[in-house]
Amino acid sequence: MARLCLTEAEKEQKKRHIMDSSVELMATQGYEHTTMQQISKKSGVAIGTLYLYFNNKLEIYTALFEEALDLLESTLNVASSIPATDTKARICLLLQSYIHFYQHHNHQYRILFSGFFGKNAKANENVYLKNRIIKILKQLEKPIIKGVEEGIIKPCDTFELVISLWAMFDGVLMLPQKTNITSLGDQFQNYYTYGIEIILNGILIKDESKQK
Amino acid sequence: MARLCLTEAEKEQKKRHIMDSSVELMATQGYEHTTMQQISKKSGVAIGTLYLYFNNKLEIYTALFEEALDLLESTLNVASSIPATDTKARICLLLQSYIHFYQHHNHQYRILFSGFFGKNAKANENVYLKNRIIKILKQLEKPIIKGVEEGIIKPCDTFELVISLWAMFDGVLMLPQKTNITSLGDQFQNYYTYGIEIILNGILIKDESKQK
Amino acid sequence: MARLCLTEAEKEQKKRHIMDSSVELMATQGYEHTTMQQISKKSGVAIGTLYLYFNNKLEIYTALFEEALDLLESTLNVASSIPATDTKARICLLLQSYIHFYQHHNHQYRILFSGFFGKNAKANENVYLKNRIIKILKQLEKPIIKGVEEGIIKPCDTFELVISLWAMFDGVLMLPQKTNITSLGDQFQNYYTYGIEIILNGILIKDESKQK
Amino acid sequence: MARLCLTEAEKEQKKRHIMDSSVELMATQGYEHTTMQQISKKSGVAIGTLYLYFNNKLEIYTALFEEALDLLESTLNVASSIPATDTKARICLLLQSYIHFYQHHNHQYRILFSGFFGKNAKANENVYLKNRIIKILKQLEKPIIKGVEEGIIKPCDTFELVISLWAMFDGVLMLPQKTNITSLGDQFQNYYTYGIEIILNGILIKDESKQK
DNA sequence: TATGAATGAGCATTCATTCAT
DNA sequence: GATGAATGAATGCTCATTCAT
Repeated sequence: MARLCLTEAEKEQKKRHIMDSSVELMATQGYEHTTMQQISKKSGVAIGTLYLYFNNKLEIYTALFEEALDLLESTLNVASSIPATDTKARICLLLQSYIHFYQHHNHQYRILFSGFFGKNAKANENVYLKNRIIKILKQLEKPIIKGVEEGIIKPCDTFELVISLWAMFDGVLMLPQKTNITSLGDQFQNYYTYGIEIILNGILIKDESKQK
Repeated sequence: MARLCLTEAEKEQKKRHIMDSSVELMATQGYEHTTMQQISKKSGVAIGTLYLYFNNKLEIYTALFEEALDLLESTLNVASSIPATDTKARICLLLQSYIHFYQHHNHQYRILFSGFFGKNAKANENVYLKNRIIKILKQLEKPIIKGVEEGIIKPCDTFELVISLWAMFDGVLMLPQKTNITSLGDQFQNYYTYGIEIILNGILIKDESKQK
Repeated sequence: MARLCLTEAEKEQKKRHIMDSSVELMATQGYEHTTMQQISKKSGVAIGTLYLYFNNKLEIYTALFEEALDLLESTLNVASSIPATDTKARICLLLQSYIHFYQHHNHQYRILFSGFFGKNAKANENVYLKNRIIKILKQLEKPIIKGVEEGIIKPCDTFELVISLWAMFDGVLMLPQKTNITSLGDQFQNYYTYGIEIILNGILIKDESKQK
Repeated sequence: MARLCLTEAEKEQKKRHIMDSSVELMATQGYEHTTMQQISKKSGVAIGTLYLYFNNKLEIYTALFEEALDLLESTLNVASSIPATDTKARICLLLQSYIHFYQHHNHQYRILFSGFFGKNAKANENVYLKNRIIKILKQLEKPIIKGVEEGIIKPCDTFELVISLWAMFDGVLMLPQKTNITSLGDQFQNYYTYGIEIILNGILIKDESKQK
């Protein structure tokens, strides 16, 4: 199967193949419970070969984390570029695109989420990743700032507010993992809806006479 | 030192001792990274003896989870028994008592939270635990129902709402674990405050003229 | 096979058992080529158990090295305590006792020797071991110093001389390892004899008229 | 870049290139700790190509050993061809040329030395190499034989004597590897000097009246 | 009952060698 | 001839669990 010389593109493709095989394992089982054996078996790539493309297990995870970050960023960028009538709609759009990311790239979402916890979470120590996350949060902050300026959001530390909102939303999105416990069925859609509604309701000033 | 037969009370006392030694380890290091050797060392109880009181490592965790649930339940019960002037104050009280539980029994809080995720989370499969959680959620639901009746909360599936609120709040409370990442300092108090405010704001109908 | 509680003596005995099983493997195959599997198999002790008595493979080797050092030291001490008529006889006695150590504790000799070379040779970084070796060399230096005082050995830096002699002797003693290569039979005795003779001859001033 | 057929000379040149790249790695890190990857990287020759010129890792080492042997041989030959006034000077010259080899071809010296020990030491099983070493030793034996005939060296088995001398000298020369342990500085020159002196002193009959 | 020594399957990682191109 | 990607057996080490005392 060995080729004379792999181009950068082929190399990237192979890396992606390994990552594609790993993402589900890592997302569903977690970093700790995913073994190199499993990745080898699932990808059909020998263990030794895995180490040709990644220096160690953590590096696979980190690559997965970064890729997930890429995906999230571009998803939010798309949402940002959509013309929206007003600030409220803009915020709503961003929340919905976060849900979209969660729904259509659930493995990536869980990789990101799990990257914040646990001992494996090198994300915590990686300045580059940290800055990228902050950059994303800063982007989410923009419509909030605008909302404050427009007087539809109560003045506050907008960055802290964004972090709170992000945290609250993640809390809702992780409900399915949390709630085999509850008697919830599969209609999680309801919960996201509540989430959006409560958050919008919670941050927007309702007395419209006070608005400009 | 071995007694031929321990009374039920003595047995329970020993179990509790083991649990007291385990809770910090499990809460801070996580289930996976806590070893039976560590528990043995910290508790001063021989490894073999641990297996006399718990069939395996997971059972220690489960017991910890249950104990944490007890504590949470009684904390919320205390909050429920306090006389409150109105429904809003009642809800506020409950949220604050959840924060109190988080702050004063942080190990137990983290045990509960981590119990929902990962492979260790047998909580997910344990019907008894499931029912207890539902029971707690049902208790939290009461003031919400009352709020809907009083017209200060928009009509909705109140149980689903409670779950959403619970999820959002946990999201905020787990921020310190999440956010070496962010540039947050230690003033997490701010975030809880945001949480309470947004949630209350988000679920309560604000236009008071519409209320009865 | 597990005992209620192992006394310090039993523990030491077990350690010794593991070491006894390891010494031949390490002495003949070298540190690198001796595997924990082999030690486990030869000693009849499970791999996990090995790690109960030694933190890692290197620690087994270090213990072996130290034990060999003990043995060498006591061997030389015995030689030192034997009454000898004169300095020449004293030096001769020490050389012979070194040969005795080599012959009757060959594994230990080779452990010591190999400890000076290779990457494994933590001996090089261990100050304690370093000092013990220097102590031994200092003891060997004494009769040399006396010989210089008596005028039968040419004045020189006696410590440097001792090191040279030690090095030369080791060179001869390692001949059997070196010389499958040569057509030597098993009569290495000859070589030691040459060694002693050349060294004594080489350091002693022969013209007896020059002596006092 | 691939040619259909390389001349023998080109082949030899490539082999030499690989060997030149390997010698430092093997001499300083040892056979075991030198990897084919390292050799490939240092030489700029692909791993697969290495196996075109050498059947396996050991064969590279063996070639290095042989080359070192060539070098030693020619070094000693040069020394032998220098006109010397007497036998003592001749022996002295040979010892000094061995030191010269050690100093100016230290990698090769260490390759030779290490070839006698460890599992890598196929030198031990290779009859051809064995015979070459014996040939070198026989050459060194000549002045010794002459010395015996002249009565300046005590009659003995001269070949055994040569082996002993060789062993003793190697012992001294390997001191730098041995002696981070001792408090030696960098003045190893001293030790070689001791070595030559002791050996010459040790084998030569000093009472000149007995000589003719 | 209580102990803790013993176990060994399982893990991440390395590296000499092969072989399709 | 030349390449270097692919391989997988082997390594040192961990840790939940068992069991003789």
